[in-house]
Amino acid sequence: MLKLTRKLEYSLIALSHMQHKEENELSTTKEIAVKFAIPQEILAKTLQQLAKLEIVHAVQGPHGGYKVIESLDNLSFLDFIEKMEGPQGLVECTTDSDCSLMDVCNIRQPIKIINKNLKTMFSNISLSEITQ
Amino acid sequence: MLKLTRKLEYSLIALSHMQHKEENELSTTKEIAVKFAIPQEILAKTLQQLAKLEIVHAVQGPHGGYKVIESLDNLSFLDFIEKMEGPQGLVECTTDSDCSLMDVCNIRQPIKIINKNLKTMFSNISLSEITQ
DNA sequence: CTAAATACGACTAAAAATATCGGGTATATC
DNA sequence: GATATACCCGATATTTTTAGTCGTATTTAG
Repeated sequence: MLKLTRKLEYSLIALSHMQHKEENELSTTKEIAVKFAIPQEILAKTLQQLAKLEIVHAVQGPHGGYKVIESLDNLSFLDFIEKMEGPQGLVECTTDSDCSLMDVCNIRQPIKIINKNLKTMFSNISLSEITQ
Repeated sequence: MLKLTRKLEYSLIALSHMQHKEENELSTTKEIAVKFAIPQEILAKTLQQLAKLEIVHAVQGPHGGYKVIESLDNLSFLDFIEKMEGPQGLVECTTDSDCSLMDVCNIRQPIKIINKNLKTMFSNISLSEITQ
């Protein structure tokens, strides 16, 4: 119910790895996949997504690879998760707002509050706190 | 990544419904299923599990049904979730503690802390806050 | 005895997450 | 400019989890 997806896990591991390198030093997919025993193809896709989201910068060609593009201080864990996986919420109606039970549902308000607190908590964590 | 399962959703809806009845008044599976448009068979199973966990009391036979067994003030949302769905954690190693990456993983500590805060938050919510 | 209700295990279906495949594009180096 | 390395990306396959169904048994009021 509250487990990180592999994609998020792999992303965080990769980001942490890159964060610990010298400025401008690149990391390849293979290098990271081997070091952390992650299926290479999946990690490749994950890194491509991170590149598309401009969280990492990609350099193509031989001696290419990835590096973190910006300080991760300014990206919250919540934003990161939602960029990677789309809008998050404890229940359908917190993201979609179209549920047939809308008018008869008896737990909507309390769940909404918990959901808000949860998101607040995640938005107060910076990615760099995790990848540092 | 942090969505409630249907089972939890149905449970909360049912508990809330029962909580609003007179002391000792029973609710049947059918009654609740119809009112909230929940598949009856599934709700039945869910209520049976709640009965087994002694969160509700079941009365068999005609005019039977369920009622909340104890004050839900003393049951935390975390305990409720873990009773229903087993141990929860953001990552494998928070519940299982056997991950092959154990010694090479670079995000274990920070994730562990977030996990702890999350669980603390959920343990500070009483079920009755949701079902009231 | 019958009907209404819970109890429960086995099975199926649907959805989501995870992983794989096959072909593309950019570029450093020889 | 040929080649090898590394990123790019859509489609598909596999696995796991979640959701839902079915059939049968048990309890008990009337």
